[in-house]
Amino acid sequence: MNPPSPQISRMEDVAREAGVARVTVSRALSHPDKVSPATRAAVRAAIERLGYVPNLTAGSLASKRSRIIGAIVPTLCNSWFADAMDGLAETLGAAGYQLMLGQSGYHIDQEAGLVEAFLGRKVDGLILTGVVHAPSVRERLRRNRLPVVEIWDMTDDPIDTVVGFSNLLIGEAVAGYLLQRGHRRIGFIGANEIRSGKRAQGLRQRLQAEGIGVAEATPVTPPSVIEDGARGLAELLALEPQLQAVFCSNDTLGVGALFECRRRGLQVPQDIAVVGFSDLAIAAACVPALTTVQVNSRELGRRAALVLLQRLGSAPAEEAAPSRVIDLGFQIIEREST
Amino acid sequence: MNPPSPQISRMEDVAREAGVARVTVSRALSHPDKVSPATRAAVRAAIERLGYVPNLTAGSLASKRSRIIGAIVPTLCNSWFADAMDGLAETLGAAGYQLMLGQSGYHIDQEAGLVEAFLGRKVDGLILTGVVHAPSVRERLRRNRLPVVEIWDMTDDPIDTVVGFSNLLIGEAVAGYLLQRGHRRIGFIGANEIRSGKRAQGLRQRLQAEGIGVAEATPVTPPSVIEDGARGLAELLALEPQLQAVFCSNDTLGVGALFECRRRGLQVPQDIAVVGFSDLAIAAACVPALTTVQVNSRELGRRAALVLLQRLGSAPAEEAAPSRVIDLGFQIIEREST
DNA sequence: ATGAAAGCGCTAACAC
DNA sequence: GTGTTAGCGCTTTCAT
Repeated sequence: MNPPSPQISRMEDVAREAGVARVTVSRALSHPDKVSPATRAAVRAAIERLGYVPNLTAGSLASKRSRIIGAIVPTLCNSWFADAMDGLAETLGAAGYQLMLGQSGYHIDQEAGLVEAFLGRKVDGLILTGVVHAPSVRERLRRNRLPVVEIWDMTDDPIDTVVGFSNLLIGEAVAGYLLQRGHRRIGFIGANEIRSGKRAQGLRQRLQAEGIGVAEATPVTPPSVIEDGARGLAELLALEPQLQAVFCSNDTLGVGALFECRRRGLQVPQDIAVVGFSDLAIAAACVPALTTVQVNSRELGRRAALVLLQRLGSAPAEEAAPSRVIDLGFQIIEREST
Repeated sequence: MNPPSPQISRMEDVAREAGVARVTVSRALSHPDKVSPATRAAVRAAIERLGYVPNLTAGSLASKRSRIIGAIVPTLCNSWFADAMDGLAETLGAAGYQLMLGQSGYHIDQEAGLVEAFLGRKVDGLILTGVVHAPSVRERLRRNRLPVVEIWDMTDDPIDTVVGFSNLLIGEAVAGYLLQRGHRRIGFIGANEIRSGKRAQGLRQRLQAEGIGVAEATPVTPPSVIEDGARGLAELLALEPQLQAVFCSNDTLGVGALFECRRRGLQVPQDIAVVGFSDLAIAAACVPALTTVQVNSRELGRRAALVLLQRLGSAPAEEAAPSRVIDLGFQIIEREST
């Protein structure tokens, strides 16, 4: 791990320097109250003098607790996942845990590989994005009884715990919103990815109940860029020239759709209404400002961390009893694009 | 045959199952070519049968290589850092390394704490944001001879290696750009943070050379939000009603400044020119589109990873000889706001 | 309150 | 090629 270094001191050295046994140093560090103030001071001084840094790898091996939490997100370039990791890392860090981060690239088997790697690293807990995973992953994690929090979607049957919101309900809610505003010819621009698919499904279900079909653009390969949204809208207009409203599976696509409208001289929202998802800063900043579905990513990360800490017995006292399913909900933010 | 073992199997168990010694299993895993195809197969089969997952903690302790890289950024909610981490994690992951992530919250001593924690975790290498660190950090890392890459700024004297761009030169370049377009009354809206300060300094230096001063808004506390930019512009206009141009230390502030202009009926760029920094998606999407300074965050992360892998001897062959200072440069992207 | 003994699960020499 | 012998640096019991 460390390249040939001058002299890294071990606990043994601290013990000698302080005139105590190794265990005493260990205790002074991990259970300070189980050591007399005098020895504690002596040990602290020795540590200071030697610039001793405890080897947590050795500690983890012996104690079987790593104080590492693994988290797997599809990608960090989507700022909603980045925000969630921000909240997660902050809360975990405050509790003395470290965050090990992996990116699945939206691939379930890349996720499975990371899970295996993290299990090998002996993480104390795991955060997984979504509720759909490789079967081996579900099974192994359940057998292990490892604290796991699935985020960013909803299910009745989590591996262990889920903290998120229902993508299906979001789709339905947007459908309801658009129906209520009198739209009938509705399109969807989404990504080739599970949770986007669920939002599409929600939209479809609700509209079907009214006997309305949905025009769907070819799903884009994530991460989405603005141009994808523009292309999507063009595709939809070719399919359905009378299009009255579009639900875009994320704000980036939404902004792209707005661009394409402008390019074609279509008035938003008069000619066509646009709804996004996730409420990025860009949604409020673009013109016309984008109506969207807001979810609080940082808070989601924070809550996920708290649930994990609770399961690990290091939770801040404030938090209540553990619940296996925590639905943080969502909110439609109405702006100029509808 | 055997029901899922409640016990986690160790290398010993695999060895027994395969009828070989522990080392052989170890070798089959880490140096497959040093083991006969037959035993290799036997070992693989045993591993499969037992669902064995190697304990990398134990491995790290014994081998003194953790295959973990620590990275510290101020925060992940700024998508430029998130993008860099994305590139970093992707490249490291492909080489079999795991990323341990910490957030300094822009505080040098929080960074120092994380560095210590990471050293205790025996990371094989470290990524640090910026070139200004606690003295203890510089000294300790240098003594350790730990592979370190500083990113997101430039220096002649890195702890070990630096991969980034010069924030100072960016400030100067923006000043030059604005001067060349005939602006003389120039303002700056920045954050209360080192690298933003360097961009301000660059701007100031270059303008001073022409005998021009800079109107500076009160630095905002990061992470910046759009409203900060609006407030900043208001403050500048109070200071200097004749303001002709503003350099905003990041695109979020820039968009905020654009908002405030619109609110006041100021024409951009006719009445006032606005330049941002970092080229977020929002810069291209807002109206008028924001002229900005582009840096490629993902690529920066990727390069940092490659440098680290090189120092660790696991670099993809393609990459050339190590250089301690890698300047990736920047580019002014001209849009409608100037 | 402190210490002695016994590992945690793995890898690195060095033999054979 | 494969096995034997020693640890890696720390945290547990369990005594004292």
